[in-house]
This record gives sequence, structure tokens and C-alpha cells, in this order.
Amino acid sequence: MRAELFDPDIPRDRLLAAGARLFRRQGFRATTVRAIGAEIGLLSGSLFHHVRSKEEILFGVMERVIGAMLDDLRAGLSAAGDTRARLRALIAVELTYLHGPCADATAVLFHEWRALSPERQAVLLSGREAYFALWHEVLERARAEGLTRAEPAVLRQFLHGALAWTSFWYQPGGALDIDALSEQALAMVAPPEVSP
Amino acid sequence: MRAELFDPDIPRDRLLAAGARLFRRQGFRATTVRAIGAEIGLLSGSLFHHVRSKEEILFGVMERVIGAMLDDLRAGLSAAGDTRARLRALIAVELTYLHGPCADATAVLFHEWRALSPERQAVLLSGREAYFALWHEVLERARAEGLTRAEPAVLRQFLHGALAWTSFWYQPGGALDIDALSEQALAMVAPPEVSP
DNA sequence: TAACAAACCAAGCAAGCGCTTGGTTGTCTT
DNA sequence: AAGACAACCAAGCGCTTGCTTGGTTTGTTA
Repeated sequence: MRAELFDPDIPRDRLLAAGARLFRRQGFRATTVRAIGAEIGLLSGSLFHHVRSKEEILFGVMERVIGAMLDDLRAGLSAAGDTRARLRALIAVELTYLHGPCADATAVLFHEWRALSPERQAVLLSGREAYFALWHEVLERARAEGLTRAEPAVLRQFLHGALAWTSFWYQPGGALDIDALSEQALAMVAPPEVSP
Repeated sequence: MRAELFDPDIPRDRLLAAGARLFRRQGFRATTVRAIGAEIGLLSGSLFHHVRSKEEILFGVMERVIGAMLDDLRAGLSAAGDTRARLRALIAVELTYLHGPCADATAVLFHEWRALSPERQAVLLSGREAYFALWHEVLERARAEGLTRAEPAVLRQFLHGALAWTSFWYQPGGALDIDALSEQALAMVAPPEVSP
């Protein structure tokens, strides 16, 4: 996966990274433009030289991460062998984004979706749909092969919810690393014994 | 389960119910005391006769629902027979609260936890811990009996996340009712074939 | 070295926020 | 009849918010 979503040498990217960090920690509404500015040593007014509005920061963060996740998921799926490996790739990509170097931006994408205006939500919707279309494809096959039992459309939501929720409790650096966490998620949706 | 958390005949309860409704729809920060007042035909200042602060509304809502859920979960578990039935009860109680008559308050409890001050979070923590202690007990037995595969502590978080996330996508009244949704969740964490 | 644009500062505006204040209304008890 | 109390209104205070404005610095190019 790409190590960084934002280039520290580009002022606007520094702004987006700071926004992601604070939006994740305090939420979009609770974060002031003054706090974002202070985070990168800027006065509150100065950041409107790089961005038209506070919401544009949120949108910029989401747009960036949604594109990157889609790329990485495609790469992960094409590298995976059987359906079970593809299932693991779905999980691993999401957990890696949620707890790796892109953790801030990914958490913001998942948890601050409602803070974005409906118009801008619509702009990102195609990327979101493409992402979950890949999920659906894998989950359909997984059920056809007897790996999973729940209906793919429902399972997709359950699994995504379970993974997104990890940002509230999972601490990277503890006893459980991301690979082990992925394996636990895989064990939940597709216990090894069920496969033929 | 108890049909209503708030008594429409008590002014303060009407206030809490209105708060829950708006907090769920727009989030705590985005909801103004003026909007809450308007919801029950009150001027913004008048509602401070019933409540000391806006946050006290949030706390009141959460306190109420957390106690009710704990009662209902205890009742549901004692009525259930084997471990699989107890597992179903865990799921059913949570989904019933999330999408039944207490949907507003429950969604607020799960999704606006961070909006509560740390001091008040601490007050509710004992109720929360008692609730999840019951979960843990059931999930431990489920694993001991071979019903589930993932570690109980992790599975608890995954499952709770999956269920809490339903408030973003599940629409009661559609083709899938709450019982069917519960069955899907159960199928995900404990596929029938695995049991001995 | 002059010109120019990107990047930033200093100051503040208009609007909205949670909450306070002082007073009025209606109901119930004694 | 009179007191007590809950419930509410009308008005607005002090503060914070996102964002604007006009001007200054800095670095690059011609």
C-alpha cells in the first residue's frame, strides 16, 4: 500500500493531513479552523489561501483515501489466489488503512461521512460503490462455495461495520497485530471447518 | 422489552425524547438547544428549567437506555435455553433496541459516546461493563462449545460493531425484519454446521 | 535587480452558539 | 383568598465560529 496519502512538501497536503488528524481525534464539527491552522503553524485566516472552506478539507481527505483504497483493494484481490484469500484481502486492506499510516484519513472517511454536504457525498459515491462492488463479488463467490452463510448484501454491511468499529477500540502496537486481527475477522465470517 | 423509555406526560421526558430524536438525526454538536426547544414547542431558554445543560440531555438519554438494555438483556438471557439461543438473545436485544421504539436513544448511546464529557462517561461505564460482561460470558461458552471460532474479547467488539453499524443502513419495514436480521448476524458468527 | 506570484499575517465582521436573567402565567393546596 | 410552586416567555449577554479583507513577506524567474 502507499505509505503516505499526503506530501509534507506541499502546503495544501500538510493542511489536509492536519485536518484528518484533528477530525479523527475530535470530530469534524468540534474541530475549529484555528486549531487546524495551529497544528501546522498557520493563522486561522491563512489556511483559506489553500482551501475554499473547512468542508473542502474534509472532502479533500476523503477523496484522497477513497481513491487509494480502491487501488490497493484491486491490487490485493488480483494478488490473491482462492476465494478465501480474496476474502482475507478485503479484510486486510480495510484494517491496514484503518490502523496503518493512513489511519487518520480512513477513520475520517468512515466516521465523518454525515458531516459532508449531500452534494459532495454524491461526488464520492461512485468511488464508494466501485469499492463495495468488489466486496460484493467476493462475498457472492464465498457463499456459492460454502465459505460463508449469511447473505452477501447483509454480510457486506456487517463485516464493514465490524471493521470500521475497530477504530474505537483497537490499539496497534499491542499484543494483537493487524495480521492477527485480520485472521480473527476471517475466522468470524468464514470459519475454516465449514469449507468442503 | 419496555415500549417507551420516555413518558410523554412528563415535560423533562419529552425533552429527552426530542433530544434523542435530533441527536440521532444530526449529531449532538450539530443540534442546537433552540432546535430541541422548537421540537416540543418551547423557547430555547425555557428548557433550562428542566435541565442544567445541553449535555445533561445527552446524559439523560444515555443513562435511561443503558439501564433498560441491561434489564432486557438479563431477561432475554434467562429465558434462553442453550448457548446458541443465548447468542441469539445478545443479538436480538441489541437490534431490537437499535431499530424498535428506542431506536433514537440507542443510536445516540452508541454513536455519540465521545460527545459526552469524560466525567459523565465514567458514570455510565459501570452499566456498560455489566452489559458487556454478560456478552463475554456467553461468547466464552460459545467458543468452548465450538459454536464460534474467534477469540471472545475480539468477537465481542466485532459483533457489537457490526450491529451498531446497522443504524447507518438498515431500514425497518423493508423485506428484512429484525428477526431475519438477527438470524443473519447469528449465521455470521456461528454457522449452524459447525456445532457438534 | 526588478517584477511577480505564492504564502502568510493582523484584525475583525456577522452570525450563531449555550446559557442567564427577570418576570408572567396557570394550577394546586390550605 | 392567599400563598407556593412548576412551567414558561422575552430579551439578550458573552463567547466562539467560519470566513473576509487589506496588506506584508518570501522565493523564483526574467
